[in-house]
Amino acid sequence: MKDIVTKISAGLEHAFATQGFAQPSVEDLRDAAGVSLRTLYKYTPSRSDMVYAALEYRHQRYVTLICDDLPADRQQALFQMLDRIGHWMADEATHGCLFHAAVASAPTDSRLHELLERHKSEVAARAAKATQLEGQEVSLLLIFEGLTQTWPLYRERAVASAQKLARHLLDD
Amino acid sequence: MKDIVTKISAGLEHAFATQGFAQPSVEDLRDAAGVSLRTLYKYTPSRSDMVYAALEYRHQRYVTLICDDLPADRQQALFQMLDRIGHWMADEATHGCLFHAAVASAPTDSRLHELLERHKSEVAARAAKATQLEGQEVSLLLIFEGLTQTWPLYRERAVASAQKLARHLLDD
DNA sequence: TCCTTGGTAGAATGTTTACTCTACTTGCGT
DNA sequence: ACGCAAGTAGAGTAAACATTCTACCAAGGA
Repeated sequence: MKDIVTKISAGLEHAFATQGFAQPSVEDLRDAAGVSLRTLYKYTPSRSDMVYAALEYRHQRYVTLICDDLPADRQQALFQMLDRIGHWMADEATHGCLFHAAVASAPTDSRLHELLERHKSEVAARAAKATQLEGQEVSLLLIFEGLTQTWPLYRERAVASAQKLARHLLDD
Repeated sequence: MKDIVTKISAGLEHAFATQGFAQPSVEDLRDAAGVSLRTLYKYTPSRSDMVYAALEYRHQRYVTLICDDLPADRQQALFQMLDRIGHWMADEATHGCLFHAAVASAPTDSRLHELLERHKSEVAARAAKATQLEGQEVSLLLIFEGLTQTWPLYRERAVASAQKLARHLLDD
């Protein structure tokens, strides 16, 4: 069986992704994690720690799913990242970016802000490297974020728009 | 003095914008609205209604502030909208889009989803009209959303990136 | 065999908080 | 002057919920 802390993190991630951060009670989170309340509190001693654990786990999963094993060709890499983001949204993030949701639900928590910043920066950095667009991190992230936010409204059309816009970055 | 319902809505908007949707208790909201608890509940009979009132009010304010009195020239209109969004973020939305924050804090509330959708659609439609880019609503919104989401991280650089990307839309 | 480690189940506690209720005030039309 | 419409102040209530505590179980090493 999986490492118990992994099992907990995965369960928490799933619970927060489907129910948001405000709704689920710690008892709901216990059910999602599949352990007892005592064990849950042993590894994540407060509800906020449960949030952190879920986000750490999601960060790993997101980065590998979006940025690993990309084609060598710049344009193909770029387009594939955007495609993958579309699929990620469809499969796992119908309610939008989990990091932004977490920050929105606790705007005074500075540790959450750091987590968000680390997450976005790493995605931007890896995307820039994969497309040889070092120095264009801001534009890349802007397109990623725009796609993530508009996807719930426009679905595939959002992916297509993102790709069309991203195309121009390669020409500079 | 202002209409009392306007005064309440404005106070609520300010409270939610600065403290988020989870944190402020109804007593905090009462203080922000500047009325008694009884009056507050008279006009907004539940906490969710307070959220709706705040968002309705913000929608009006946002749309007029971003989309009214734009220059006739397409490019100037486009650039100015993005500039205005930058200022809006700096002045009023340091924590990101209030509509997304509201939905994130209550992902099961369908009325909130409708509100979000109406808000974004209207912004997109008015932006398309002002820039004579009818048919490109998706791309426009994608850039707006990207800017809104990346602004907290990159400030002015996000505005510049958005303008550079938006520039390409005018050439098609 | 026994004890330690690490787990389960779920009751108890204490705080927070949305919402209601009571009692009081003030301006205004007649 | 009077009464009513619409407000304030703030105490009270009942539920929700994060966190802790008690009691129990199972496997493995000395």
